[in-house]
Amino acid sequence: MADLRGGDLSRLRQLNSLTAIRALRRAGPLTLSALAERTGLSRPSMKEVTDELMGLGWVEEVPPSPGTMGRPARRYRFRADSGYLVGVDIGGHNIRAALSDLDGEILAETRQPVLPDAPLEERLAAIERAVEGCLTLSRTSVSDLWTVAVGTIGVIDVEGRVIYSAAVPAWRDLDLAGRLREMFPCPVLVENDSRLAAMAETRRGVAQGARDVVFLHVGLRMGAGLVIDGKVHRGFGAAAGEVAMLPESRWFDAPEHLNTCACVPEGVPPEDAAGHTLAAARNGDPVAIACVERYVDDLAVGTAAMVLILDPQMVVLGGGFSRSSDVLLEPLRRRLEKRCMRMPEVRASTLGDECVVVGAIEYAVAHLDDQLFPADRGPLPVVR
Amino acid sequence: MADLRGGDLSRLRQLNSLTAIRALRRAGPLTLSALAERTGLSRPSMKEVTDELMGLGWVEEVPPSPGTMGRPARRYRFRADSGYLVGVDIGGHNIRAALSDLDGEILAETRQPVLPDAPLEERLAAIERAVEGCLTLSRTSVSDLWTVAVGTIGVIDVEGRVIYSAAVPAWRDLDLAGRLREMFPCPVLVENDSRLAAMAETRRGVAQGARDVVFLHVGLRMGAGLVIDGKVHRGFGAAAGEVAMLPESRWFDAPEHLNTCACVPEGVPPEDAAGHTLAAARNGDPVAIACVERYVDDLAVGTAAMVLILDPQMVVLGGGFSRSSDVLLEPLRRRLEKRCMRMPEVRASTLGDECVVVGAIEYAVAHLDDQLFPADRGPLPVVR
DNA sequence: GCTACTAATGAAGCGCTCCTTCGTAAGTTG
DNA sequence: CAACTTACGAAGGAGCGCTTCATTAGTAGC
Repeated sequence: MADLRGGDLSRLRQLNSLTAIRALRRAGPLTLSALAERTGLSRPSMKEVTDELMGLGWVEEVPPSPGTMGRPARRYRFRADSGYLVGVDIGGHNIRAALSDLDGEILAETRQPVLPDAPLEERLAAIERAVEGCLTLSRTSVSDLWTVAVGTIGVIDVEGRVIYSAAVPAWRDLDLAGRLREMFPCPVLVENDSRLAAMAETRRGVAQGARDVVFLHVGLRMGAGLVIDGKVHRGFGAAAGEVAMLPESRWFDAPEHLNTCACVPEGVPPEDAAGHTLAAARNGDPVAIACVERYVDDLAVGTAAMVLILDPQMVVLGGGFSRSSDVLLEPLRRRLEKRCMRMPEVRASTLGDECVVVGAIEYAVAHLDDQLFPADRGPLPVVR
Repeated sequence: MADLRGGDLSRLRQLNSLTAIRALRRAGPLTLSALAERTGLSRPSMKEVTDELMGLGWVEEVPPSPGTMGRPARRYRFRADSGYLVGVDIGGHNIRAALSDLDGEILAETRQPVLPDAPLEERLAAIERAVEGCLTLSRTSVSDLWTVAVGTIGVIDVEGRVIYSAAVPAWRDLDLAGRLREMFPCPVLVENDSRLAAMAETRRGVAQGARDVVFLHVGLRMGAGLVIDGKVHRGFGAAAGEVAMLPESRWFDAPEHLNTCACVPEGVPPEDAAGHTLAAARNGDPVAIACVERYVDDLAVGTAAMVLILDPQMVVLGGGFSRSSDVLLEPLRRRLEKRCMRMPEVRASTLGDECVVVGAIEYAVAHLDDQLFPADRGPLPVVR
């Protein structure tokens, strides 16, 4: 409510600087005239803005594009390489990390296997190894990192503490953000993995442009991430999307139909059983198909609840099982059509296993944007 | 995404004008110095802004407040009476209307009883009578209306057409907004009544300041209105909050427990039966109490679904039955505590029967604000 | 290799908006 | 009626964006 501040001339310049940065980030290198046209400013004013931004280190000149009529125009680009962002996916069996520039362009990726019941310190060490792998691959150092964003299973509170995590026992009651902040000399963001995956799909995946999206994170554990009005919805206590806690949603035990299917041969490790059932269903095994149908029966109840409550534009099926979306998508659609008032689009994730890491990167980018763009006050800082 | 427009000096003035209007609307008559202090502008600049706003008719001078030290300062106020807003609640048995000034200050209210199965034209005529009553009471004319906002049961699409309405048969497939636009020479907004009630409670009622709120509209029909991140959530097809459509939510038939309770004497009209049961429960009738318990059992399921999905700060119990919140609130809390991950505040509506009308007025005010404040371009129009 | 054409550059001058400063005006207090 | 307090109004200055125009650095055609 303190948006009662009037503006100064310098505020105007600030706004225009940010608009210029935004235009450059969106459209790559641009000439002064192109920038001026896009922003609606005059060329001379635009020049002053870019000069200032160059001085601050946000923008740099690139060689003019040859072969044009007339005098070649100077071109400017946003210096996406003034800093780097890291996204981490802390899963049960794997820790993935990715390093990107300030535009979210991914430059390096690594993966570290880890046992689900590994003790806390080992897990944290694996995170550090994964990130260091990215730094080495992209020949950067930890001091170049602007933000580290982390996604993990479980309920994370606003301060980045783990409130609840059924899957990873060592995680419980951990001040994850605090531990990671000791590890990295930059802001650390911690968020629920389903929410990050939802973000990834709306920014880079199948749900681009949609403002209201329900993301189903289906795998050995069930989760949901909500995008409402273009923003990831956390809820007041950062516990939004915990549909599985409601018995009537039938989500909690839904994966059991796939895990305990009679079609799974003995000796298959429990974490691979569901994959087996889904594969068998794809090949036409009637026993497996029946199990999948029962699974989707359950999945559809909780999903229908979210659709009826939120009326999203799209439902995205993601997570480990989404590799089998060919088997799951149609049955899910059929059930939702019966239950929902207005049928949303139902689509499979296009990002697959990467979705949480990509979402973490996008989360870091969004965090950067938030810092830059509403920029309620304060001039742009100098970079380097 | 067209927020790439840079700003001119005139844009700055525009912003400052809007800031001044906003400050005046929020804090009533202010002197130049007070305005300048609030907005952070200098006094001379503020003077120019107010002069301009007075010229346009948005602001007027009021007599200085006497008895102060020094030279008395001029005072200015927002001319909330340059136009009027009307809110209408089209219920099954009653049509309520209220007229307010541009600040949402209610100046007149009327009520028109109407039969639930009244034909369409009769209903529309009752709406017109209700609004005309307000105009007469406040001695204004229909040409002074800036906006008419209407709340009604049923699913309303984005264009103001009624998609579905179980309670009012005549309503079905009606282009309600279109019919009302023929009636009033100003913008007409149509919205679902539960959503308007939710808006009323977050702006003027018990949920003031909360950003994520679930409003339960409990009465002969069940409905829900969601406020997410401070804004009313409509959903992609304007069908958000239709929890009752999900059988597992147990909402659809929930009121039957109250309607068919054995404690209701014969001869009571069906629409009063539930009120009877609630009253009997308050007086300790064990049969009635058992019925209420069963009712709340059902109510809690759908409510828990919304709480687990959205993790709101507060759940507000409103609608017809909220008069009996003393009987309903504690049982509801007990059940939610068992089911929810993080328990939200659970409170009773403070606006009662007025909530939809007040919400409609607030909706019209918000619409006005939207037109004024983001004001992406275009100067302020002249008023009168 | 020269001329014509094209499009960007850079400098100059203007107008608007906000700022600070100061003398003046209009009340209250004793 | 004088002293005090507070607001008013005018003047001068700085910052920002705009338009205009001569200049510059390329390509295209002969």
